[in-house]
Amino acid sequence: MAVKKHSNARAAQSIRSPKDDLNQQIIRLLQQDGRMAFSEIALQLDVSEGTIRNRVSGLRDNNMLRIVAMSDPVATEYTTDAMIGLNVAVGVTPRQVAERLEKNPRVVFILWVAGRYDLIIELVSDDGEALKDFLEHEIHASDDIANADVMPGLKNFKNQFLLKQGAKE
Amino acid sequence: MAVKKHSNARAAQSIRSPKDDLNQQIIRLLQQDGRMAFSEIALQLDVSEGTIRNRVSGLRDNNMLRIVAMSDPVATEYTTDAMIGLNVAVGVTPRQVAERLEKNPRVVFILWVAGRYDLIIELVSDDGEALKDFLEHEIHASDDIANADVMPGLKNFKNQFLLKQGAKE
DNA sequence: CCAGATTATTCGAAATTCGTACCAATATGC
DNA sequence: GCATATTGGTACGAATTTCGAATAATCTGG
Repeated sequence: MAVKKHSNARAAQSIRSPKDDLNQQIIRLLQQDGRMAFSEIALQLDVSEGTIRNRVSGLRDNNMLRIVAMSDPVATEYTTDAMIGLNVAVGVTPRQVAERLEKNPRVVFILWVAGRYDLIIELVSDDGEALKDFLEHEIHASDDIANADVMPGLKNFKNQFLLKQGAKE
Repeated sequence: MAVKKHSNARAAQSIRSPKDDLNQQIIRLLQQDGRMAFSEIALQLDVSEGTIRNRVSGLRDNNMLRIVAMSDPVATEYTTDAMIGLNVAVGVTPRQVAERLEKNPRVVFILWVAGRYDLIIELVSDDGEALKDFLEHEIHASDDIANADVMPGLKNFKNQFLLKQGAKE
């Protein structure tokens, strides 16, 4: 049998770093493609498939790694979205407002900025009611926001995902 | 052969909504577990495995769906970026400007809006030079933009299109 | 009603994952 | 020091899943 054994590879690797590095390398690959086959990862990192499987399931069980799908809601589910520029009230930090709005599932983007606004958020909604409700309950009902410039989206030309390093294509 | 056919189930589903709902259901499951087997999804949604495969690969090819791993330290550590509110020059349509900026890989988001601005774009930059270069070459060098409010990002609180809260088991 | 195009399904083959046993290296106890 | 748990890695057959490609069903204009 001409099956390649991994003994030499493992030795060469264990010299460099104990073992944590392997987890990082696995994660790095899964960040690019969360569905990459364990055998493919094993091939690239020169360890056995079982090891990858053990590591990944271990990481997932300990909530150190999550493999999830991210979708563009505007493209798939929701029809409209709006950008809202917010100025927080005096004595309130943008962080406080952000942490409050963060909980709302319709808010898909919150960025603390310098300039005209304090916070820029993106709101997705399936109809006009959702926007109205959001403004009513999250904006006007709270005293931590001094001003809100609502800019309803008319057309989305580009909406990429960005997550750490640049995407593949 | 005692294989169950899908005809009845599909009929029951197609009554409600044409087909978009299926994509949404697939995404919902993959948001809980990005590695869920297609056959498992097919079982739960009562369609064939091939359909799930076609839909998922289609969504991924169109950048409407991305399946990634997130390790918790990384999850909150997005690259900060800048939002820019643009007003186009007289005689120029937002569409024209959008189609020009669309080509720039650093621009990851372009939305035509109503309100204070005509276009809101999101710019990712790995360093300060990138922002300067963008302003120099894409904004000031062109005569189709009347005004640009640059709002550098200070901290990103949320930048996910995660609809459901984090799944755990 | 029919051709063309698009999408869904089916099915066998290839690939992957899973369960489990085994082995090596490191801890642990006496 | 030595035997022995314990942890983590590998190997391998079986079960499952994915893939490729052909077929069937559905949708769309004409």
